[in-house]
Amino acid sequence: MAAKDGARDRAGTPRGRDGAGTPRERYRAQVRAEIKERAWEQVADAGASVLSLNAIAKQMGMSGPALYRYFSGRDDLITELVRDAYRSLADTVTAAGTPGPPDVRALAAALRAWALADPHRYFLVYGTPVPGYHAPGEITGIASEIMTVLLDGFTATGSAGAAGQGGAAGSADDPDEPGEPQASEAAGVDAGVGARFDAHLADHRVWAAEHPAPPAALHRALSFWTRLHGVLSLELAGHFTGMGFDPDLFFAAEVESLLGPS
Amino acid sequence: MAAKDGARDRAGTPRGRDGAGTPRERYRAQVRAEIKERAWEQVADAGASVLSLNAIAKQMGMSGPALYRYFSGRDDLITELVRDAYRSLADTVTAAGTPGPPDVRALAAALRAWALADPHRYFLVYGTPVPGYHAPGEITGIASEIMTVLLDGFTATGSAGAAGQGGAAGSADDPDEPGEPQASEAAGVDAGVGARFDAHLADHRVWAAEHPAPPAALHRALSFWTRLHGVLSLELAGHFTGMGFDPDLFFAAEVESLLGPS
DNA sequence: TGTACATCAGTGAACGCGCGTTCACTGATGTAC
DNA sequence: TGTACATCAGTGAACGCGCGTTCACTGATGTAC
Repeated sequence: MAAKDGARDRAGTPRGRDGAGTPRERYRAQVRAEIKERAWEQVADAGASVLSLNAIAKQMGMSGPALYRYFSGRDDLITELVRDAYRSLADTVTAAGTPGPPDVRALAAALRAWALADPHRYFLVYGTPVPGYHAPGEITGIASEIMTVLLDGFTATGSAGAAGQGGAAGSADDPDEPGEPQASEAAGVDAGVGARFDAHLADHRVWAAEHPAPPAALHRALSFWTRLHGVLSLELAGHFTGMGFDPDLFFAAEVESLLGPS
Repeated sequence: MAAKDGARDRAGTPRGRDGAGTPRERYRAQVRAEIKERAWEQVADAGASVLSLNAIAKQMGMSGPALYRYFSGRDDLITELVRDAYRSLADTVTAAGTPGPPDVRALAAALRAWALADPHRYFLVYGTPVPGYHAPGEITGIASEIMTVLLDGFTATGSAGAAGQGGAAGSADDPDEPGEPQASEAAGVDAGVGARFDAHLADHRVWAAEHPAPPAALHRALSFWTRLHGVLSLELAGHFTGMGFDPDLFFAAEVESLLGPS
């Protein structure tokens, strides 16, 4: 009966009588951490789609099956990595926005630094979904945590976060649109269609339903997210190579596009 | 000597005495096309990273090695798919902008339709790079073809393409930024940093060096590309699910953000 | 302090699978005279 | 029109590899008395 190796079903969280600080517990945590470290190395090399348990084990000088003491399988490990990546991004963004109110420029800079630090980690979060893998619902919570910080940033002082503190963003004359009729458009997201989208957001507020941000701030936060992701993902995927411009400056320009005509 | 099967080295383009229209040639082209069709089905299912030659062969009722008569290997097939995807996008965008001058809204709509028609095809072009695969230089040419159409769109009438034809995009009052100082910012891409980026583009014009577009138009085309990619890639990857808003409307709002305060 | 027992990390063999790719070969199709 | 030959599509066996995962087991570590 007991010969059936009762410990088999115990990957991940231990439930034995090992407390939090026993040597075994500490050892377990240590090995688990090293597995994840090696996994991150693989992800950094080629992305999560080619992650291999056996390769990790070999790298650690262990046999493949040993990993099943720590993770119940490949999907479990990937889930952990995805969760950690989200967590890391949420923490980074939160730290950049603390103490509040968050400065939108600082949030953007933090996001970019986080993305450049490990492109494949960024793609693990925002890239092409890993084939055959589906993230559990828990991730959603962390994702909305991130959006909340952005929302705070755009709700803070007026709608442009710490606009004006960066200074010198204003220019009285627009060299690109000399003959265009003047209109008090802000940040380019609230023309006719923009205003319609604001109204739409107000009507369909299932997202950030409890947040005090006005619809226009939701709109701006969304644009922040998608515009910066647009620049970052194309840059990290190498689509700017050979074009000769400085991605950092372009990124900064896109950030500025979100700050209203301060 | 001739027993060494001299046809072995002949995958892809035939160089024998088969002309363009011989039955064998037609048959070859037909099988090649079917292989690619099955390949596209696999890509549509799970992306290019799990593309399998053997699976394609089995699906066609052939043995695996038979495919080597048509493609020299897996990479060769993927290269073909990537090239075709670029070609298809370039054609789609070109068609949407013809006869010129291209309407930016039409270009955007065409891009979105193309992306939604086959999300994995879109990711094959603009998504996370396939691990271990590197695109040949030929692709670059098609990519710049696409950018040229965008540039034409933003160079045409003023800088906003067929702005005004969509009508009713203007609103004299901005409901979101009531207390903001009025400034003649255009499209949110040419504040202080924006103007600096324009100057930077003028200085480092290795990209589109021969195109008559002014730097501001280059800037707008770049923003068009990255902003729309930002929305599309996040939408297609499922990051909008649960947020409750209409991606199409948001997309339209982002498009409008590029059209200047018309 | 010592002994009996339970727990648990890790091993090695094995299963079944699928992959890309090579090779020598068969049989059908086309070509030359 | 018929015969000899070349071309070429496709097969089946095989190579070598790596994968995730299971299973029964060993040996060390910790716990209870």
